[in-house]
Amino acid sequence: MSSGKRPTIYDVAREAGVATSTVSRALANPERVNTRTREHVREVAERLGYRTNPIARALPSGRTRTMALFVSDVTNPHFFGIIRGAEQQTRAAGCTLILGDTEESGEVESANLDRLSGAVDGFVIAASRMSDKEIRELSARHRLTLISRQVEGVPSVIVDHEDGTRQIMEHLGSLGHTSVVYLAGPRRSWLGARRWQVIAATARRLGMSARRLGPFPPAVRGGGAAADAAIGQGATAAIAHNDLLAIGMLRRFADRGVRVPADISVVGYDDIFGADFCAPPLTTLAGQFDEAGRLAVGLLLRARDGSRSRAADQVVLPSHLVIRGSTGPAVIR
Amino acid sequence: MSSGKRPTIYDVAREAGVATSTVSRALANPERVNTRTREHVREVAERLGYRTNPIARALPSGRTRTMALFVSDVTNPHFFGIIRGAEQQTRAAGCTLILGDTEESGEVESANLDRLSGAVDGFVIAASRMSDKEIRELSARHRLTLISRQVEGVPSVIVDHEDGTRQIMEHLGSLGHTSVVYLAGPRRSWLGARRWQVIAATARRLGMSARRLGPFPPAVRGGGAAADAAIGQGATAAIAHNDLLAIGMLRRFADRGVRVPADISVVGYDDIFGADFCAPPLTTLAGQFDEAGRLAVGLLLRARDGSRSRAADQVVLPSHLVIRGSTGPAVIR
DNA sequence: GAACGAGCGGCAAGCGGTTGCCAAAAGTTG
DNA sequence: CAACTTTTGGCAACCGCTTGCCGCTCGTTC
Repeated sequence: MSSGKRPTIYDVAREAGVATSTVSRALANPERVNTRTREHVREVAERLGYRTNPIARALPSGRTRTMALFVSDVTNPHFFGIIRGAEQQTRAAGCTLILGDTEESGEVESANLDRLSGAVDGFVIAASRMSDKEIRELSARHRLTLISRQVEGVPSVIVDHEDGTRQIMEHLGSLGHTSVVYLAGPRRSWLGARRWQVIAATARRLGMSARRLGPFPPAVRGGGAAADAAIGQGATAAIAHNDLLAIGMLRRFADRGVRVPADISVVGYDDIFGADFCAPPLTTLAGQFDEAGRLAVGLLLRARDGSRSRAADQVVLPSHLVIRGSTGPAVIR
Repeated sequence: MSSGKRPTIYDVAREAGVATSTVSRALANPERVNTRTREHVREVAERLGYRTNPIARALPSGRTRTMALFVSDVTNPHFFGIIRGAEQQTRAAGCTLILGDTEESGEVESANLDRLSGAVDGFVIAASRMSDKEIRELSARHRLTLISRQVEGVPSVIVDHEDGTRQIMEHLGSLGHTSVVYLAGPRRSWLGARRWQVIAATARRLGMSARRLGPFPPAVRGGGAAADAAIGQGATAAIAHNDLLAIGMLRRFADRGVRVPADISVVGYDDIFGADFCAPPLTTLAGQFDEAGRLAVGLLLRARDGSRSRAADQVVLPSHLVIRGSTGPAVIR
């Protein structure tokens, strides 16, 4: 009979004395079949240890009940929240999450997309490194939502970094800082570009000087060079592209005997794991990234289930500045 | 023609004037078809923007080119290395990784396994919370490898925590500690049980006293209670189930004015992100977890490609103690 | 009791590939 | 040039499940 193979719908049908269509319906479409038959079929299926084959199910419908999430670096704690949120929401919808690491590269992103297209019901791309044009094109062909990136006509969820960056600048301003540097991350970072605009504009408004340095790798190891560059500029405050970079800088400052915040203040972005217990604890811009992950998947599910109200789906989550020990009054020179 | 739908092998065949089988072979089985035909088919496929549908391809073969990795908590940095390693190895084999969070629960593990069975070619379970019996049963039915867990007859990769735990104990012993506590993690943790055995045995050998406390949630938030319990025991050294718990303890100690390591030494496991920059930096047992992830997937791939040399596949990776500021000479009372 | 309609189950055609088998074509050999 | 071998491409049968459509059964209604 079963001969070691896993039982199929045919086995169940034969055993239960009904047609395969009835089995299929009894399992997936309960109201379409008489209660008695349904229970009988289910009982037989149970007894045989039948599991519906997701692949076979997906073929006719084209729906795999699977979502893909691409992050630029799985080991960056910033993405933990996003990953966890996306995973939760996906699971809540009875679907499965596929995770992909795109290694900070737009090419890898689109290659992955290509490879998985057809195998998943939708894509969430966090911190995409692709150009607006590429994204728009892909969005026309695939179900796609973005995190930490906005492109017209493509659904997205971002944390309000513009307002947040303003908060950072005002915080620094109120501490008497007049000269800040921004330690930039990857050149293709959309967020980075937007932030710098806000920093520059706010600096002008507050009568501060602002310079951008970099790019630096958005990782702890990038912090050494970033710290040295910041000191070289004689800045009294440094805003790092993300917390990893900021933490790397803190270390370098410690090694060089530069005191934080007495000699220089440091601010990061993301409020990652560790930002609260590094030395000194890091002032950083926090956002609910798990919520972002959840919402992004939510948008995807909504899009999947018919309503294609694309354009409207540009969610902006609030951000807030968490002030810790790495920022303090400006040095008097 | 294409009418908006994505082109299938039939479209390509018609356009190229050959049979679908030829298209299939030209694309997947190059040596089976004449160079001229092959190039022609490929050119047409390219022009039409044809992508082979992974679902359809998987149906007859039963191979999805997909691996699943289950971790007990995606937000635990300990798993980053594992995730990254598994992702790399999977990708290197031209496959895709599916990530699942099992929330520290054996039931969720087997539920996920059930749901994904048939949709993936194999499973890697990190830090499984299932019983040996369950694992063995599942391993009979699915292709399965374990990380940080050994079960007879099931392929696995672990980091040598026994030797590592001995290193920890000897380190503490040489610092003059005579009374250590072990702050345990989840009750179902296999690693935890093994470690405690080694701690108890080594303590006996070295003439130290050892007590186990807990269980505590293996997260930073578990550290408060763990720290208080450790102090309540009057221990001079504390070994925490993992670095998260240890970091949580460090915080609590700081809040209570307990000096580390002057008043108490603290050791963790895993050497996670953050262990080197918390205050004080954490002494911890490090292992190459990315390598573990890579190897685990490697075993799976090998098993998939025929050779079912199961029993032999019990890999043990070396571990080493990273000594930092959280351990020091024992207090003289 | 005939006419009608709702409910239920079965038939069979896909979904988009892969692959064993076979025959035609091309190449080789004496 | 015939006989034989090797390539090469096509046919068609799956893989396991879903679903539109059809018809049978049975309960209702007049």
